[in-house]
Amino acid sequence: MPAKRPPIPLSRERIIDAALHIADSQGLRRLTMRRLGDALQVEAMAIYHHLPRGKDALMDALAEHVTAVHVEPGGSWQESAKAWCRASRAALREHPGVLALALTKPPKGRTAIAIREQTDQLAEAGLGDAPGAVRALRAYVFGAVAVEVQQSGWAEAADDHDEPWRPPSKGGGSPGADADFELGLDALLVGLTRH
Amino acid sequence: MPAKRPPIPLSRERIIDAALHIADSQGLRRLTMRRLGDALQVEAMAIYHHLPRGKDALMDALAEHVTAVHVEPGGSWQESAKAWCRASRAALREHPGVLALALTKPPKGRTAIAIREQTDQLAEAGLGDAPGAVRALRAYVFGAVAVEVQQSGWAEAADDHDEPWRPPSKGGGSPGADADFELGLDALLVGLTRH
DNA sequence: ACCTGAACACCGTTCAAGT
DNA sequence: ACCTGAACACCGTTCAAGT
Repeated sequence: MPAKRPPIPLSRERIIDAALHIADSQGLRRLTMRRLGDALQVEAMAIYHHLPRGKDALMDALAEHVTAVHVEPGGSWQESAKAWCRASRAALREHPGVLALALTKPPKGRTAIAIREQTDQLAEAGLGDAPGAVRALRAYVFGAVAVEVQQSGWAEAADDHDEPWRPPSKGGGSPGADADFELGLDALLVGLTRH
Repeated sequence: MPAKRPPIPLSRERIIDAALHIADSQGLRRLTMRRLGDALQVEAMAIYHHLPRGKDALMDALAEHVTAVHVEPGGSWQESAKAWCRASRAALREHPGVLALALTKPPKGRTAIAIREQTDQLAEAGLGDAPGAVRALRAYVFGAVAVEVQQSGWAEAADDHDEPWRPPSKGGGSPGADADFELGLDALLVGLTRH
């Protein structure tokens, strides 16, 4: 008698992790309640007990997971902005499968909180139009990651459901893309300085 | 005997137009082969005759429609770049329902051609790293439109399938967003000038 | 409280058949 | 050549039922 039914109990966190894995390796279109159930060794219907709004709630949770980013407060507003942008880029790049959701769903829940928090940090560090700056920073990160992921060939790799997709480089950034990102970020911060 | 069966024959163009209308007014998730057939007064299966690869081909075509952008050559590279960015932004904003596809699908077909064409225009106008510049311009437009559409509340409006969503302003731009876009674009062009 | 099984309405796609 | 009808495998979600 080696195996009882659920070796570990289902939880919202385990569901989201499994969903991220499916979305990243096979694409959003193949993320299915039934497939997700299989991955969790559970019938699909069990998921509804932990995510009452079903697939919509799952999509919201996935977007939130890559989009609710926090950094330690302190330092100049430039340092705070840079840290937040780098962390946001890393979170988005880590899960290309849900990038479409992250760029498209309006901020809610923990994401909206994180945005307000970052806005407050920049304002307290002395920046004038903090809400406008955060919009500009989010736009910069979104655009940069979108073209990076397009260029990485993730979409094609996820379609051939052969071996799973590997990110372009180990530490989490091809050196050219990293340099471009930092250069553009510096330029953007200069632009924000003179309103 | 007022009505014969297909008042006008089906065509790839009519299919794509109807699909854009559904995606923009009800969201991508409700764009269905059967619903698309209904909108075209045709059985869903008739669509496969014009789009042999089915729904995948339809998605590719929708992304291409908002993403294959051309502008007249001529003028300085700054003028060419600005015109291309403005036209790209307008095309993306016009169809928020397929923005997720546009930001996420790697460029193919007419989109890839348009990108090469714009790269050549910038190079011929004397810009040094034209491919890098086009990447930066595409990233800028993608990010700007993503936050604009998020802010516009399109996603929520498309979910309540009540009255269809209306773009924020008539001419195609809320004045604040237009000004922000132009400001950021100017700053980016300055950044591209000094490599 | 947590999970299952059966059921329902809907989906993409195929294929043979109609015109 | 262009469209339909029936069929198949799959999907999201509900609900009563099990434990």
